[in-house]
This record gives sequence, C-alpha cells and structure tokens, in this order.
Amino acid sequence: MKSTIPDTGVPITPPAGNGGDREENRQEASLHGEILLRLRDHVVEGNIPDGGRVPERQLCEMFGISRTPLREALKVLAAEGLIELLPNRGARVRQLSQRDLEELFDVMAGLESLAGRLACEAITDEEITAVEQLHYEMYGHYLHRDMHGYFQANQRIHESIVAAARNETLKTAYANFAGRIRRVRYSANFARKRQRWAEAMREHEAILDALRRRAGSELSDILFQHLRNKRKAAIEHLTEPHEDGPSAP
Amino acid sequence: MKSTIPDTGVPITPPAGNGGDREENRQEASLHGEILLRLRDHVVEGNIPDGGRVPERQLCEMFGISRTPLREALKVLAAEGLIELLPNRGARVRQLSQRDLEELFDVMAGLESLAGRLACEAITDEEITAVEQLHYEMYGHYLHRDMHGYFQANQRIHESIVAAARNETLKTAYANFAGRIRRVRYSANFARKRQRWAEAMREHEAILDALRRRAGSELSDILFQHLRNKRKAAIEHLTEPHEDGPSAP
DNA sequence: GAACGCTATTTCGCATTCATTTTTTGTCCT
DNA sequence: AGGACAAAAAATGAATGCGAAATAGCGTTC
Repeated sequence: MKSTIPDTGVPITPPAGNGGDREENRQEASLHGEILLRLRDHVVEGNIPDGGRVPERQLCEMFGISRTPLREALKVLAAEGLIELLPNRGARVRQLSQRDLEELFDVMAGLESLAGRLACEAITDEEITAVEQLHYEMYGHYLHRDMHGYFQANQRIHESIVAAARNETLKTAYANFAGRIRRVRYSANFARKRQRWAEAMREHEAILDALRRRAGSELSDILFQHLRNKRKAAIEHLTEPHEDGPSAP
Repeated sequence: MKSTIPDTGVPITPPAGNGGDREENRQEASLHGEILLRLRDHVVEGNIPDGGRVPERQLCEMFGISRTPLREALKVLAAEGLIELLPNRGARVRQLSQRDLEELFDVMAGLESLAGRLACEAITDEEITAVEQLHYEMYGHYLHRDMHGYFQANQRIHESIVAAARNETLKTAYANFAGRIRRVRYSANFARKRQRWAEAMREHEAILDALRRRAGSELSDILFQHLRNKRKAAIEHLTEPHEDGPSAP
C-alpha cells in the first residue's frame, strides 16, 4: 500500500467532455478496441478509487499488453471525460465535483427532454403500451418498497423513451453521459428519500400521460423537471451522506 | 539517412493554469494534443474529401511527427465521430448520411433548447443586453443582405445563450456536435432562401423576447423549433443543391 | 528538528522497430 | 486478351527503446 497520493488540486481537465459517438459496430476486435471496452467498464464500475492514480505500467500488466494500445485507449477515455490525463503525471479517474454532477444531471435532463419530444413524434402505440407495462411494473415495486426493482424498471422506462426517439446519435450521447454519472452511482448509492420516491411516481404518471397524448412540448417540460428533481435529490444525498437507509419494506 | 528529429522549437506551454480553475479547452501542450487540435481543424474545415482516405504516413510527414501521437489523435477523433477507423484499412473522414445530419441537427436542437432553459435561470441583465446588441447587429446584416455578417452574428448569439447557461459540460458537448456539422457547412455552404431568412429573423425576435422575460420553458420550445426549421432548410438545400446562390446584395 | 536542495529511480512521451494484413503488380494460364 | 493467382510492396497494429520530466529518497544546513 503506497502512501497517500499527493493531491495537487488536479487542474488540467480533459480536452473535451464530448458527446461523442463510438457506436462503431464491433470493430472492437482489435486490441486497442478491446482494451477500450474493458478499461471503460473497469472505470465505470468504480474499481478504481475516485481520483486515484492509474499508472500505465500497472494497467499494462493487468491487461497483459504493451503501452501503446493502452495509451490509445486512455486518450479516448479522457476525451469521453471519464479520466483525466495530467502531462507527464499519468492518468487519474476524473473526480467529479458537486458542480460537475449538477452540470451532468442538467445535460442528461436536456437529453431526456429532447428524447421525450422526439419520441412523441415517432412512438408507436405498441411502444407506448410497453412503457405502460414498465410503468405498472415499477409501480408494483414502489408499493412493495423494492428499491432495486423500482430502480431497474425506472431505468428501462427512460431507456425506452430514448429508444423511441429514433435517434442513434442521441442514444449514444445519452449512454455516454449516463456512464459518467453511473460511476458515481456505484460509489455512493443514491438512497431515495421516501418523499422523493412518491414524488417521482407522480411525475412518472405525468410522463406517461403526456406520452400517451403525444404532447411533445409538454413531455419535454415534465422530463426536464423530473430530472431536475432527481438531481436535487442526488446532490442532497451527497452533501448530507445518509438520510434513511432502510430498504426493507 | 538519419531521421532528423523535427525539433520545431514549439514553446510547449508548461502545465501552468493550475488552481481550481477548470478550463475545459486548450491544455493541449503535449504533442498529441497539439496534433489533435490541428488535425481536428484540418478535418472540420473540410480539407479532406468526404469519405476520403487519410493515410497515417501522409499525415505524419505533413505534421512532421511520428505515427504514435498521430494515431492517438486519430483514435480520439474517431471517438468524437469525425472520422471512422477501419480495421487494418486506415482512417476515413466520416461520411454523414442525410439521416445522420437530421439526427445531429435534432441533438443540437435539444442542446440549444436546454441552453435556453438554463440561461433563463442564470443570465444577467448585462448578458441580455449583449445578446440584444448582437441581435440588432444581425438585423442590420439582414437588412443589408450581408449573409456572412448575418451568419456570424447569428452564431455568436447562439454561443452567447450557451455561455449564459453556465454549464461547461453542455458547452463542450455543444462545441463537439457543432464541429461535426460544421464540416458539412464548409463543403456545402448553406445558402439560405430568402423566405427562410425572414422567418429566421422572426424566430430570433421571439427568442430574444422569451429571453428577456426569462421564460425558460417557452424559450426552450422556441429554440427547438428554430433549430428544427434550420434543419429543414439545410436538408432541403442538400437534396436540391442550389436554390439561389447570389450572395451579392 | 524542520526546511531546503541535490541525486536516484520511476514514469511518461515520442520515435523507432517488428510483425501482420492489405493492396498492388507482375506473370502465367485459359 | 482477359482473368486469376502469387509475390512484392506498402500500410496498419502492436511492441520496444530512449530521452525527458517528475516523484521520491536522502543528506545537508539553518
């Protein structure tokens, strides 16, 4: 165990947050592509402490490759905003300040807002039915106080809306930003407050309603507010660590 | 035959800029960063034909560097969606289908829509005044049929709104997507139809009005529609090449 | 005893080198 | 003469080597 890492304040930020799209279809058979996927998962899943140093050499022997393809992968991850590269000082997993999180949530809110608007233009009755199905399922989890199930159904609903937008570029950007936030989710699980939970359910009712009526502009507003409230709950949770933990019914 | 080391005597600004300040851009002092910027501009400005091959070797001698930093830059550009990397077959500038363009415009619409909403929360009176200034300037260009001036003022207005959103993440993503579209702009200059031009002016009036009243939700709607109309005009222009070319007043 | 400065080791950045894969070209066969 | 196969040439993907910067370790000085 090495001594504590000298925190120099970490100034230099990655080149671009980018809403890039790397949906390149599975060309990832090449080594650097393979590494990119594995390394991204490794980071997103939180296997590396926040702001922790990640020496190239260590990752190389970890993946059993040379430095060249690894460095290429690192550059890409830096461009995605997951890590930051300090000149001559190696890579660190990017530590998100509260402000960063707020910004990310707002951008996610904007993307979902857009997704809702677009979805209203193109969604089929069958897809709406599917969302309704998920909604009721989620409601069931809510009644049973099953947070995990609720969380999953919730996520699938939002993904369904994004999918219904029929916009691959949006979908990719959405996935990218979601990845950045997910890292935080892993390290600090968002415990929902009871009150917020009920509120979220009401918002979801409104979402479904607007979607049924295909009221794009309205749905756009609701989704934005929904994510804004989510952001508020998340940030509050981070500032005052735990509010209530009981996940039991 | 010795390989002369291309010591171009590039300043390489030290990793200054420390402090809590997180400027997203231009930390690129390292070679690969420098190359990334130059190569991105090179591609965005359309110096390479659409779908054209981009041999590493050629670019290397063009920039006077070895392949390693260049390849790193290529990976990043691929992640950004500007080029695509074919396994063992080199890099090609990504050819955007009409569908891709539509998607990009819609995402841009979503981001600007978000920017407008956020701007209404944080914009100062001074900033609004600045936007008004640009608006009148743009109106002047409109009256004088100065398309270039109009275009620039227009762009600055949109950038001002994005800046007023106080969200660096959004700003970065916006710049990224704008870059992808700009490539198309260069190769096929969007000639505005007269009618669309007048329409755009009216929309901008509405934008300014909503911004003055800080009506976030409303501005969000207007901006989205504005970009949607822009998209329509752009796509139409691409399908039926030239409608009117005269840039002269 | 603590702060400063010097040296040694580690790590990073880029160039170069090696190994496959693709592309081109030249020849041979139909 | 045209096409197919094969070998050469070029280009890509990955590895290694070398110089430079940074971190760490240690000694000296106030």
